[in-house]
Amino acid sequence: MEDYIKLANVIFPNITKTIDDLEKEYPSRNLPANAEVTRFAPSPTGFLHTGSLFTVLVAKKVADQSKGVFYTRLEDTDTKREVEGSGEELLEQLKIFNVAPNEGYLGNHEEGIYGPYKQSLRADIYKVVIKDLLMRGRAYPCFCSQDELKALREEQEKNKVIPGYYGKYAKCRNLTVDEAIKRIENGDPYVIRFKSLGDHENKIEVHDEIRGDLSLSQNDQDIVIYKSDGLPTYHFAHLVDDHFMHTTIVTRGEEWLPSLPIHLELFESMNWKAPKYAHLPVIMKLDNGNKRKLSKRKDSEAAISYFLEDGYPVSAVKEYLYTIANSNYEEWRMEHPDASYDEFTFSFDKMSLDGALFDLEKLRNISKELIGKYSKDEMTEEMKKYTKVYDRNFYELILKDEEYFTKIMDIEKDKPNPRKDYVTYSEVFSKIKFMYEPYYTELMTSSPLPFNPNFDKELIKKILLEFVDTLDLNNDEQTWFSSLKTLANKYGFANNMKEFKKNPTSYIGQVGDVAEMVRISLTSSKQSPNIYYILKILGINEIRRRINFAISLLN
RNA sequence: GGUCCUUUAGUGGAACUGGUCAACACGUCUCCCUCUCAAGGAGAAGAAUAGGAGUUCGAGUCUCCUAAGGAUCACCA
Repeated sequence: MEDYIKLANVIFPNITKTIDDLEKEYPSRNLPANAEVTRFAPSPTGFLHTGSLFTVLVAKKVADQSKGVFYTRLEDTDTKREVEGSGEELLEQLKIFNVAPNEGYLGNHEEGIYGPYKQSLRADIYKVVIKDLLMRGRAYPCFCSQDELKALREEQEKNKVIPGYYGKYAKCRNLTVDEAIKRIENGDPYVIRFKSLGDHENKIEVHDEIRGDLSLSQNDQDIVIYKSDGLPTYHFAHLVDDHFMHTTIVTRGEEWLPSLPIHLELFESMNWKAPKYAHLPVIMKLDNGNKRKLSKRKDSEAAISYFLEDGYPVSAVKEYLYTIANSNYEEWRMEHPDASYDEFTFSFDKMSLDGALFDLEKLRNISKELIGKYSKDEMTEEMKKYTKVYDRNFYELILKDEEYFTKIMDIEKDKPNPRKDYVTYSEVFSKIKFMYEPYYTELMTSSPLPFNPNFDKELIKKILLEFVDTLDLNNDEQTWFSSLKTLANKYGFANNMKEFKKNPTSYIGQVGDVAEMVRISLTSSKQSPNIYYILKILGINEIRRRINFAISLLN
């Protein structure tokens, strides 16, 4: 016992604080009885992953609905993989999704009394705990080199025993304190390992909030808790941080499930109460018929920024993620079409255990519905926000005449079944650019106009001219359309498709054919929103100009 | 390879503590509406609940075996 203390003092001579001091420094949170404390603990190694946003949504929801706390902590202990500035970016994106916490690491500053919330700044706290472990003989320095460990692993694999640093393979575990001190004083590099008391043969019963009761093997690995760079490993940081920050539920990806026994033993060794755990299913993707984890490298949709760039509304992405988080969410949404997600009650047992495939079609559907619901003014605002960042040309175009743009967005909005034309903001421009110059001219001239070849060019010209001459924009839609029918009739077209089909020989076509001529002249395409509204927005002068232009192209 | 997790139509998934034709949503297809498209309306197809055995009057639901998919086995998180 004396010896362990001696060793601890050799390793951490300057650490004088005790566990008790820390407990006083980070007292229990003053929260209602059932309040849950959750957290998001990303490492600054890149952009916000779609799967991460998923866990954030869940963690925040659980905290909010229990009137608890949701905070962020930056896990920047892997200095090698750290990407400059990505911590700030991560928080920026949380803000965009409106799920930024009010405690913890917030990018450019931090908030809260349980900090620091950046692990690299917590080195001394970890050392206090390690020193305590050291003094009780539950941790020890290990001088094995990477090469030695590699050799050990190969040996174990060859002999078909469980690989790792444990039991009789844990060489440095049996080093005497004097030997260890001698090597440290000699300047030999070392790490500190946890001394496990577990036995792989023993099973432990654990509870997961999502998966229920599980039977796992006890940990027997002497894992590294303190790296040679002076920073803790994930496992150890998890123990210390989630204890002193008083996390009540750890929400993390299911890839952590296998290391749960390690964490449980760690908590036990400190005689601390372990938090509850919820291991979330991972979002998958179908690749050549095989399911696999959404990968940062291969899948553009793994980065949440992809959806932002493509112009999916933030709430559509959240809505979709909630749909896969809780199976009853969609049902709830149908019953409460206008409610905020805050009113939905999330529960872990409504969560699927299997990793959901990312279903872009479903997202597109949700997005289309959502965009369809926006009013014309909301739509203009959203489009300004989007194009400002992702499509400057279009942004300028909108700003030039906002009223004009809003009118375009308003087409058939007030009808019983409003148009649902747009899935993403990014496709708006390509669908309406015919309303703008120079795009109109470009569209009209870049490829042959799709006029129906069954009709004589001269006939088309004549009809178009008469169409402009007789056009009265003051008419309502009904009247306007009847006059189009009158015009069509005059040139031998049927009033509608039914009539035409009944007597195909008595007509040369039907009113739709005439409408098509007008549509192509005004938009260059056979498909567009309701012509009546386009006419109203363009105004008589522009209509005349376009019709004449189309006629000139017919020669 | 060891360990653990998972497995219901193309996709997401419902089915409470075993009990009528295995919901619903997206997607697909057909028809209707309609000046085109989008939307909307009506309908259809699509699953012997991974396979097998067992328990039971009765199993997607309980038990066992097999298979497949996934995760994990670092001084990375």
